[in-house]
Amino acid sequence: MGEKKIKPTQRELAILEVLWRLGPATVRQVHEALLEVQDAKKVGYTTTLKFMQLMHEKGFLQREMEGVSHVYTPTISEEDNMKQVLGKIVDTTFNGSTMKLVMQLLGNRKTSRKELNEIRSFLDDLEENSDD
Amino acid sequence: MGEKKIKPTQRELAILEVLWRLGPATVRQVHEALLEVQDAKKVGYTTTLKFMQLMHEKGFLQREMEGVSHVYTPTISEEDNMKQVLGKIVDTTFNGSTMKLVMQLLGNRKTSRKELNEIRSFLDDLEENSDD
DNA sequence: TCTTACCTACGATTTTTTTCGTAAGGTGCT
DNA sequence: AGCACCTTACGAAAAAAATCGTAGGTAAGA
Repeated sequence: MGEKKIKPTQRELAILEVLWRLGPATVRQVHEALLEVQDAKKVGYTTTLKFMQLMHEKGFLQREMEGVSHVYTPTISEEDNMKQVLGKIVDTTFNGSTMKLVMQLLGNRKTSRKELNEIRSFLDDLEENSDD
Repeated sequence: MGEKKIKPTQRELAILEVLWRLGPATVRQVHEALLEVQDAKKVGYTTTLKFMQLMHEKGFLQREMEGVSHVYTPTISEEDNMKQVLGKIVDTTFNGSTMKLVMQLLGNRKTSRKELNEIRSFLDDLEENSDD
């Protein structure tokens, strides 16, 4: 319910992704992690720093002093973000039907028998809690 | 296979989405459609025009004269785009596991018995063609 | 023909995003 | 103290994205 409408830019999202993956981290740690990322343009340390400061001002990140440096934590949960992104896909390309997206995903790749069975038992679990 | 690496900007994507939905269309049609879109900033006609011209130059759109105006068609398929987007989500937030994403989607909402059954029979179909 | 209403083209500007250089300060080592 | 190395802060600029005004052309109706 209390899902704020937030639209991080490309780079901001990249930083959020690192933090979601690492957990609370310093600018230095985030910056190093970004350098690892394949296919991403490498930027200077102060660029990452500035971004994180900006994101803090915008309220995307929370921070606290730890010794000489700040440790940052996202205020947006990865899950909320994911829901938002998936929701948009479902709406714009699957006409609001989550099922269609699920089927697209399943159909789109070779799925092993083992995986298929996992899903089946998952479905069984769901059924138990289904109320209509 | 021949999936080009393409990164449309936000507005470009919005235009592509309209074209995917409407099929080949004129600037006027796209622009009107854009105005309908909830929650989107309204822009002038020439802005949309300029964008579509730019996208044509970049090779995102193909066009042909039809009477006095151009009719544009995307050169990128909606499906390729979707695969790219979903692929990124799977990689960055589900550690490469499509199944985890599927389960997230299924678990995330009330799914009716009817839908669950649809998926079951879909899984059965898949199983017939499964080769391992 | 004049006017209205379209259309495309395109230069120029505004706004947003991204990048970085430099300053100021702390810590620890020689 | 002097030096190397780290940290944050912040102004400013470069780059990218988005917006728009204006010009020039065509077609239809008064």
